Amino acid sequence: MELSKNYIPSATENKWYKHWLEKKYFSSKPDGKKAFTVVIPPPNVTGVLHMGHTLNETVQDILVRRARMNGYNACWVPGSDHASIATEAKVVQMLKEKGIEKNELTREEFLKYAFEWKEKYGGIIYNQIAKLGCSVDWNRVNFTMDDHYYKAVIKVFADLYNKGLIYRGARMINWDPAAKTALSDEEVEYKELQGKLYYIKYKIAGNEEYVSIATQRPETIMGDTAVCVNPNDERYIHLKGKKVIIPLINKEVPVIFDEYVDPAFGTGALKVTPAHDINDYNLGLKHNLEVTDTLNEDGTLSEAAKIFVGLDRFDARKKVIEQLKNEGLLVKEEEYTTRLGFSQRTGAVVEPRISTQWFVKMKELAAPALEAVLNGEIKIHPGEKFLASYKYWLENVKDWCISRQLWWGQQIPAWYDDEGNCYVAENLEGLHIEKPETRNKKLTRDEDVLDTWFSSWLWPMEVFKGITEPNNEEINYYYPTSVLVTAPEIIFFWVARMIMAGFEYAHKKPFSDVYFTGIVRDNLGRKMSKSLGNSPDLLELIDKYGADAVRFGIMIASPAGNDILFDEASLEQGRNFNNKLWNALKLVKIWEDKETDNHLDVKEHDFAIKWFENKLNNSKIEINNLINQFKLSEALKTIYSLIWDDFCSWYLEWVKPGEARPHSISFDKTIYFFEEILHLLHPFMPFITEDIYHRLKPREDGNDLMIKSYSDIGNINHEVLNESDILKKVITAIRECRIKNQIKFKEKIKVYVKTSRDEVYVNFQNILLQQVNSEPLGINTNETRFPLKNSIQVVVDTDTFFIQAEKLINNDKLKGELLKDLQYQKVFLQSILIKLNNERFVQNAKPEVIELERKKQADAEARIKVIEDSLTGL
RNA sequence: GGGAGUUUAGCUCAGUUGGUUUAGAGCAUCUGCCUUACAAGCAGAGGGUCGGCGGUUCGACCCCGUCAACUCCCACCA
Repeated sequence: MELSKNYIPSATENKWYKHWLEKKYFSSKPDGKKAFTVVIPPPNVTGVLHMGHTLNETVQDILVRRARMNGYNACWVPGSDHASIATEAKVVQMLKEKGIEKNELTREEFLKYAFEWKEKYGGIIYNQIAKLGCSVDWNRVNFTMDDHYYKAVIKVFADLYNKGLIYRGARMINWDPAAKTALSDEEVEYKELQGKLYYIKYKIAGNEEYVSIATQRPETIMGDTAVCVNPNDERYIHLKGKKVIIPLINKEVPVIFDEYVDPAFGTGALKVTPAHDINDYNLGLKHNLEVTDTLNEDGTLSEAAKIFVGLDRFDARKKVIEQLKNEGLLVKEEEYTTRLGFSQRTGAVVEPRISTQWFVKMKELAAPALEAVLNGEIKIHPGEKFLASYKYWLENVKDWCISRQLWWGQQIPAWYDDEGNCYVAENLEGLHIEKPETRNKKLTRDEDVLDTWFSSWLWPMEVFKGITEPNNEEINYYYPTSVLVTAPEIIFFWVARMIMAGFEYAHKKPFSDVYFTGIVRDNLGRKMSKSLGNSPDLLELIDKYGADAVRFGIMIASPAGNDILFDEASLEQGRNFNNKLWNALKLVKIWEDKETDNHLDVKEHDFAIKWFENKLNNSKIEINNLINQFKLSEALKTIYSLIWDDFCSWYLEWVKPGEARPHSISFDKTIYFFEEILHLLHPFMPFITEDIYHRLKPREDGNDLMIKSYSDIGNINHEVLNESDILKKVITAIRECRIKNQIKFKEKIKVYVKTSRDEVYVNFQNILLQQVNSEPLGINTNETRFPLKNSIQVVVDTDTFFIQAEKLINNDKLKGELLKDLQYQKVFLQSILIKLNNERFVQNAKPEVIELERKKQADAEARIKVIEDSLTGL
C-alpha cells in the first residue's frame, strides 16, 4: 500500500463521517446503560457558525465521544434557536433589499419569509456541525419554533400565569421615534457627546424664593411631577412639605426627598420626569408620583405637554430655552459631556418610553436555582470566576420582561375583549371551555411574541418533550443532562433560567456540570466580529487545514476559563501533528513490509516496551484527571506530548529496526501502542485517528475506533520511569557533547561510564549505543582502566561519562564547562546548608521537608565530588 | 459608579493544602543537520529579580495589605 507523503484530510473526513452515520453510531435510544446527555446550545439561525461555536461544539464532541468510549449511552442533541430579535432584524433587512417593507406584509406572509430564512441558515449550520465531525444524533434535531416546542412554550406561559407568576406591568423601553418601534437593549448604541446642562429656576409655592435644578432636557419639564433632593442636604431641608411651580406651565408639584440624588451634582436638586427617564420612573414608583407622558410616538410633543404641542422634541428644546430666557428663569448653561443612546436601525436618538409589557416574577423561581449552585448540586467550571456574580445576580434578581414587539416567535396566548379584559389560555378553544362567557365576545390576540430566552430556558426538557409529554420514557432516561457547555456571557440570560425552569417543571436540575468556554478573540485580543472582518470562515479553515487540525488548534489555544486568542498558527500546529501521526504510520508500515525475524536478539527492545507501557499508563491517569476537571486543553497537550515526544521521538527510535529485520514481538507491541494513543486522541481528532486505526491492520466490520471502549489502566512501575529519565538524560548529554565538539553523528565514538549503579546501564546499553553511535559501552566503578586521552567528560547526576573521539578535544572548553557547573552546584549547596543550619527551620519544618533538604544536600555534595574528580583527571 | 477577574520567558498559558520547583510547557527565536517515517522534519541551545512596594513566616509565585495596569459583567446619573 502506497501512502502519500503528507496526510490529506479532505477525502478521509467525508468517508468516515459517512461511515459513522451509516453505522448509526451517533444515534441513541434509552437502554440499560448509564446515559450521558448533552444538549447543544442551539445556535441562532441568523447566520453561520463562528469560531466561538466551533470551540463550543468541539468541547462538547470531545466530552461526548469520550463518554461513549467510557461505556456510556452518549446522546448529543443538536438544534437551533429562532432568536426572535436578531433573526427578525435579518429578515426585515433581507426583505428591504428585495424592496419589501415589513409593514406591507401580513403577519402570516412575514412568517413565511422567516421560515424560509430559517431553513436556509439552519441547513448551513447543520452542515458545519457535520463537517467539524460532531457526533450529534441527527434524528433528534430540535428547533425552538417546532410545533411541539411552540406548544411547550405556550403551555408554560399559561401555567405560570395561572400560578400568578406572570403579570402585566409598565416598563421603560427604548423607543425609536423614527421607526416608531421599541428597540431591544442590544439595538441601542451609546455614544459620547458634547451636550449642555441647563440650570433652571423653579419657584417655591407660597414663597418668593426659587430652587434651581440642572437638566439636559429642558423640553421635558412639562412632564415633571416632582422635584427631588437628598434628605441629608442641609441646603434644602427647609423645602420639606413644600411644593414648587414648574415654569412655563405653572403646575404645582411636590418636593420629595431621596438618597438617590447626588448633592454634589448640579445644584443638588433634581427634576423628576417619570415618563421620560428610567431613573425618574423608578423614583416615581417609589414615591407614588403621577406619570405625564409629554411625547407622541414620533417624538413630537403631545397634548399633555400643553405648550409647543406637535413640535419635534429638539425644536421644542430650543423654544423652551428661549422662553425660559425671556422669563429670566434660565440661570446658566454649562458644557457637559454626556452619553446618548442611538438606534442601530435608524440612527435616531432613542427615547425612553413607558409601555405595558408582560413579566415573570423571579424571586420564587430563583430560590432553588441559587440553592442548587451554592450547595454544589450543579457545578460550574471554572467555578471561582463565576460563582460570585451568579450569586449576586440571583439574590438581586429583577422581574423578567418577556414580551417583545415582534412577529418572529411564540405569540403570547392572551386575548382582550372590547372592555380591555385580558384572558390567558393555551388556545382559544381552551379559553372558551374554561370561560364560556368569552364565546360571544369579540376577542383580539396580543400582538407581541415572547422573548427568545422564554423558549430556550425549556431546551434541556423539551428536546425530550418533557413539557408537552411529561414523564415520557425519554425525558426520564436522558434528563437531567450531564454537561452544559456554553459561553459565560449568557450565564444569566440562559443558564440560570434553565436551572429555574428545570426545578419548576421537571423538579430536577437540568444538568450536573456547566462548563464555560472563553470568548474567542483574534490574535490582537479583539472580539471576533463581522465589522472588523477578523472572523474566519469555518468551512474555509476546514478546507485548508482539515477538521482535526481546526479542532486541535482551537483546543490547544483554549485554557480552561480563559479567553482564547485565535491564531492560524495553532491550526498549523494541528496540521503538522496530523502529519506526524501519518508518518509514524508510514514508518510502521515500512517495518511491516519487511519480514520479521524471531531469532533476533531484541533485548534492547524489552526496555523500550516496558518503559512505554508505564509511560502510557501514567499519561492515561493524568489525562483522566485533567478531563474530570474539564482541563481539556491540558489533556490535549499531555496527549500531544505523549505521541510526539514519547512515542515518536523516543519509543519508535528505540525500536526502529534499522538495517536489521524487526522482531515480531516488538512489532505487535508497537501496533498495540499505536492503537492506544489513537484511542486517547480520538475524541479530540476523530477523523485521522479512525483512519490510521484502520490502516494499521485489517479490521472486521464494526471494529471502529470511535466505539471502542477504554480498558482499565494497569499499575505503574515508577522505577522504570525513573530509569528511562536517566537514559534520556545520558543520550541528550552525549548528543549535546557531540554538537558542541563538532563530532558528526557518522563518526563513531567510544563511551565509558564510571558509575555505582552499573545494573541500570546494562539494562539499556544497546539503546544507548544505537542512539549515539558508539562502540559498546564500558562500565566500571572507577575510571582507572578508562583511556582518558582525547576524552570529554560529561556528568549526569552522579555518573561520569568519558566520551572518546578521534578528533582532538579542546580541553579548556571542557574545563570551563565543568567549572561553571561546579560553581552552580556550590551555590546551590550553600543555600541548602543555610536552611539546614537554621535552628528554627529544623525545629519548625515538617520532618519530610527536612529529609528532602538533606537528600538535596547529599546529591549536591556527591555531584560536586564527581565534578572535582573529573577536574583533577584533566 | 457597583461587582468580579487577570498580571509568571518575545507570545499563549501550567504551577494542586506555603518546603521534591535550583520556577515548567507549547509556540516563536538561535545553532547544526535534506541521518532511507516526517524540512509540516531531526538534534541541540538560549531566554524569567513570578506587575510595584510593604507585611506575616524558619521559609512566599502561592497567604495578608496597598498601589498600578488590563479584561469582563451589571447600572447607564440629572
